[in-house]
Amino acid sequence: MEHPSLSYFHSLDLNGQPLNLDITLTCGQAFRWQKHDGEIWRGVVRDKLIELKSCDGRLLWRTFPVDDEVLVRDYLRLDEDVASIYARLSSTDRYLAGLIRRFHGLRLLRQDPAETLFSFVCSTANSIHRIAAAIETVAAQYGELVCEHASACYYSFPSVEKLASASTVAGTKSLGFRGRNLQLVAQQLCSRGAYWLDSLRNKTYSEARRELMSLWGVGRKIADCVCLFALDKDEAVPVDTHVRQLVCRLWGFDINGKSLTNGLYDRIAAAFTERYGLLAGWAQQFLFYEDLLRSRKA
DNA sequence: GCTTAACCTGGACGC
DNA sequence: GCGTCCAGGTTAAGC
Repeated sequence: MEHPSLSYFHSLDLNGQPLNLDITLTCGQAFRWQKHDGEIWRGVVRDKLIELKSCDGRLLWRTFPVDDEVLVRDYLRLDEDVASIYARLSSTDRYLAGLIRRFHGLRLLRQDPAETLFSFVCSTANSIHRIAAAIETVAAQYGELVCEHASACYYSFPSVEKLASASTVAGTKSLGFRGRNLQLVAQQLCSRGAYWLDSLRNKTYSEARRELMSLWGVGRKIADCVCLFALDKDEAVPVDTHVRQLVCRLWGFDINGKSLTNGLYDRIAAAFTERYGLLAGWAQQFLFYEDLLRSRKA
């Protein structure tokens, strides 16, 4: 029997394209989603609160305070031919084909570049649940109230200007030393102009990555996360401790115990590009998610 | 170009 | 209860 409140949702036909919200929203690319009543995903995207549920090949959605179908479509990349991406990746690698069957419906998102950048600045030497908690703290303190819904207040991620000028961001206890980095990155973004970050979407992957890494506090990993999760650079391969472990396990990389130097980072990323080409980032996300589940069970 | 330490916090773990 | 380790990194110094 359909949940009574679902009658207030809009419905989109997915046209046979895969989408699994449980996996897509928890696979480590976004931090502001929570599941309610066992079936509805709720999260703040830009200046809207979004509720999502998928069933029978359709996506049920609604946004607050006003309807915004364009935002939902853009965020979930619904106009992308993901089935074709799966087919191309599956034909290159039997192991990956198995993961694509197992995690069918995992999608890359198109997130706000600034929020993605700041989120991964917070991720430095941090655990995923603490990153999510810290981001909610920052949003509640410095973001704008989006709406009140179901007895809770929801806040947007703070603007770059707000983070740059908020003198106490650097002292936010739960962020630790990351608070100072957050503010420094925000100040550098301000000095580069309002559209600098968004303009990177129109550059090549290597150009966008190089520009991001010119910011103090942004290294290879964070730059690649922004490229992959926010700038449509599907060839970007963020290399972290999970990816490093899985290339040891799957591809026999003899790097156990060695620190992740720039050279090693580039070698691992190159191995992905060699195997999966311009879809290396999609492949990375499937492999990463498997390793994430493995570490959660451990 | 590699290694190491420092940067903060808090949960997990062993004792 | 206490000490230690570690978590989706980056930077700078030393070699």
